Amino acid sequence: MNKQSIKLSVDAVVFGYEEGIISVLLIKRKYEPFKGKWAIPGGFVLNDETLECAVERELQEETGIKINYLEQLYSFGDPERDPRGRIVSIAYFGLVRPNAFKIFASTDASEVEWFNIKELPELSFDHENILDLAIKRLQGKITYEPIGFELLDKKFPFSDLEKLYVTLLGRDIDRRNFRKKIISFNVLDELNEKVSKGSGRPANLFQFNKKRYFQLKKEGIIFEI
Amino acid sequence: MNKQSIKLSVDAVVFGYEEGIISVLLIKRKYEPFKGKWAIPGGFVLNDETLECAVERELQEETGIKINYLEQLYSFGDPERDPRGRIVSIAYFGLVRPNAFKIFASTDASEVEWFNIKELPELSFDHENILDLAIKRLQGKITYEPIGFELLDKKFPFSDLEKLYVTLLGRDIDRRNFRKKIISFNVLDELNEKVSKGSGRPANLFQFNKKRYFQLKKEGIIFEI
DNA sequence: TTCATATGCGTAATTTAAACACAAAAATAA
DNA sequence: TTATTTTTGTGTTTAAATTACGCATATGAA
Repeated sequence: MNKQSIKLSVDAVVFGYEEGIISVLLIKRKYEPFKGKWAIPGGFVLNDETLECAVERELQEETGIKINYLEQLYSFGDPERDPRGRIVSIAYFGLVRPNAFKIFASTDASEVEWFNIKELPELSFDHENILDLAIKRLQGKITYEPIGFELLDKKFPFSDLEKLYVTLLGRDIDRRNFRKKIISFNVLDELNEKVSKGSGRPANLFQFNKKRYFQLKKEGIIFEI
Repeated sequence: MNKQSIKLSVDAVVFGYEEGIISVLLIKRKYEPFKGKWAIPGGFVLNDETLECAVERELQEETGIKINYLEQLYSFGDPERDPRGRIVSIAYFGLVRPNAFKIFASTDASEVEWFNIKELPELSFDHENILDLAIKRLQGKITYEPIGFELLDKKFPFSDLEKLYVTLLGRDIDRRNFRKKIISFNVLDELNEKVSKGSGRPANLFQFNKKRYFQLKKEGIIFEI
C-alpha cells in the first residue's frame, strides 16, 4: 500500500456571550500560510493525546482560555483545504463565559480577540465554512439541549436567559410563555437572591441544575423550546 | 515539532431495511488484527481523495455496494482504539435499498453479510460504539428529516413506510394520524398504481419527491414526525 | 356469498402553544 | 412626598396541533 501522508489537526470554534452579543474567539496567525490573517484556534494533534485533549491544549496555548462546554462539530477533509498539503481537521464547538478568563496570545497566535459574529473579519483556510456550521449548530442545539446556560453566569436573572435566546434565535419571544416553558422543565433552582440592574423591580436569581437535567434526560424528558 | 505519525481511516455503518427488519452491513476481517472477526467496512484514506470518496471506494472494494444516502457520523480518535497504533477514524452513516445490490466480499474482507441490528455479532476495534451511535442517529434523524424513503423501494405503499417507522422508533403509531401527517408535508407523489399483497384492499403506491422536499426546506418548512 | 384483512377517509376529545392583561417592586422625576 | 417610569412576576383566554377513535371500501380466502 502507498504510504499515507495525511496530517491531522483540530480546530475549535469557541463562542461567548455578553449583553446581547454572541462572539467568537479568533487568533491572528503569526506564521505562514495566511500570516497576519484571522483564524479559528487549532493545531496538530500529538501522537498520544485524545482529540479533546488536543483541542484543550491548543486553546490553552494559543489563547489562555479554558473551555466550559465542548463537543465535536464535524471533520473537514477536502484535499485542497490547506495549501501546505493534505491536512484533515476535526472541528470542535465550545462555549465559555467570556468574563471568566483573561485571553492572551502566544505560540502560533500574534493576537487573540473576541469578534461579534455579526462583524466577522475574513478568515483563513476553510474556516468560514467551519464557523458557519458552528453557528447553525449553536442555534439549533439551544432549542433542544440546555447548553445556553453555559454562556451565562452561574447565577442569572431570567431576563438574561431570555435575552440570550432572543439573540441566538434572532426573533422575539413572549417573555411570559418562555418563562413558563423553561420553568416547566424543572431544571432551574430559584435562589433567594435578588439582583437589581438600574430601575425596575429586582429580579430573582436562578441557577441551572445540571444534575437534575441529566436525571430527567435519563427518564426520557426532553428539553425543547 | 515532533513528527506526527497518525493514520487516518474511514468507516461506514450501512443500514438496510426489509420486511420489518433493520440490518447493517458487516464484513469478516481477512487479516490481523481481529482476523476472522466481524467489523464495519472501512479503510485508510488515500492522500488525494476526499473522505466521501474514500468511504465509497472502500465500500465498493470490500462489499460491492453503492450507497444511496451518506452522511458523516462522528470521528473516533482514542489513542488506544486500534492495536496497530494511532489510527483516527472518521465514521460515516449510510442507507441503501438492500435488494438493489448483490453483495460480495473482496480485498480485506473474507465475507460480507447483512445482520439484523437486534442480533449483532461481537465486533472488532471500537466498532460497537460506532454502530450504537449510528443506530441512535438513524432513530433520531428519521423524526426530523425524510431519510426513511432511502430505505424503501422507489415506489411504495403507505403501509411500508408506516412499518419502517414502527420498526425504527420501536413503538406503535396510529396509522391514520401518521398518514395525515406525512401527507401534510406534501413531499409524496401519489401514483396511479396499485399493489396487492395477499388479502386486503390493494394499496396505492407513493413516491418520495426529493426535489419538492428541498424546495420546502428552503422555505423553512420542517419535516417532523 | 360471507368472512377476514388491509386500505382510505373522517370527526370528536384532549393537549399544547400562542396571545394577551395586569399587579408588584424598585429607581427616577416632579 | 407623590407620581411616573421601568422591569419583574403571575395569571387567563383563545387558537392550533395532536391524539383517539369509528366506519366505509376493496380485495383474497373460506
